[in-house]
Amino acid sequence: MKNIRPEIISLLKEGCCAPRLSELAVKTGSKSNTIHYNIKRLEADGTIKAYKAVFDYRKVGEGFCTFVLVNLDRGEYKSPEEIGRKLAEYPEIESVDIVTGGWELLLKVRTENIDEFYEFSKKVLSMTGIERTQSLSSLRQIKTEFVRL
Amino acid sequence: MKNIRPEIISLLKEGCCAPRLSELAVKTGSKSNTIHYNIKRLEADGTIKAYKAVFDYRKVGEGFCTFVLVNLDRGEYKSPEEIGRKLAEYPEIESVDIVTGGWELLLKVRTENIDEFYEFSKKVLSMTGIERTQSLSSLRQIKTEFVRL
DNA sequence: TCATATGTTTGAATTAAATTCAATAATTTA
DNA sequence: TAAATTATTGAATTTAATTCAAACATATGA
Repeated sequence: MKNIRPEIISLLKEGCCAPRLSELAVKTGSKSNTIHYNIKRLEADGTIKAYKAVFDYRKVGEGFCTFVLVNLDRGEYKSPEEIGRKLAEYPEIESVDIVTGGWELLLKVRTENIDEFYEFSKKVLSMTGIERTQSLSSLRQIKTEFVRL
Repeated sequence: MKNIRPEIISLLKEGCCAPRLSELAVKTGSKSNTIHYNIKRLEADGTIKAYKAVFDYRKVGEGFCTFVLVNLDRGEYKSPEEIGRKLAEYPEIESVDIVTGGWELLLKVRTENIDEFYEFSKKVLSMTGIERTQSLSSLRQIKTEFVRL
């Protein structure tokens, strides 16, 4: 009998959830089919991108969170956006932003521990186009994804 | 007739969602009551903190995203965690982390535009305990909350 | 101002999904 | 290896989501 929880967690990280129309109906004082109608519109016009779960990441093997500031090669032919999209493919990366200031990209990376992060950074952050990085590791998450921990 | 969408969006930002057991059942090849059982356990032991929606934040009046690096007063009696918890109360703040390196806190802040961010920073970042900040504004979000945009 | 078009809410009926629970099966513990 | 614990399943029940036509509201344009 295989343990299905890791698979459930993985699916819930990016989707496999839905709005609770009945709860929204009570809280807004509307009927649930009114909520249904409005949510379908928000989904159709791209306002809502996904429904997902937020975890205590220490309990799902992603307790080590690091913010990585990235400088890109000036001579490189790829744009920051192209490199960012490539990085966004990695499941360890929670967010990718092109930012102002002394750095081009800001990544938020989640791994099990510092060793796994080292492996990740060897693999990923050495990819062409990346010149230099600076990592800020999280010692304590107080709020994430608008959810207080 | 009042527009209920802002209220729906606000509720979906932190909760009012649920896992789709039937979808998870199909994708994992289990029965939906097995999924139900396992998810209840993940909720009970605190692994799952919340279910929420992810938005195209430009469409919900939060198009301006800024990472704020924070230095705290060394002479201040409050701990970084206390100050972080205070900051976490603001709805504009998506995440708060205590980090390693030359800064104590790293905030992710979402506002409508740069003017609103200025108002926010005057109000919040001048609170006691905060010595100095450096802001990195996001020019383009490529991935957020594990969801590619 | 009035008629028309567009967008939103609702009630009622239908369909689908979540939940419960007792029985069974698998795994762990002693 | 027996007993205890934990996980899965089928079947019945309960709850929620979805559909759709009708009513209502708001915006648009003569």
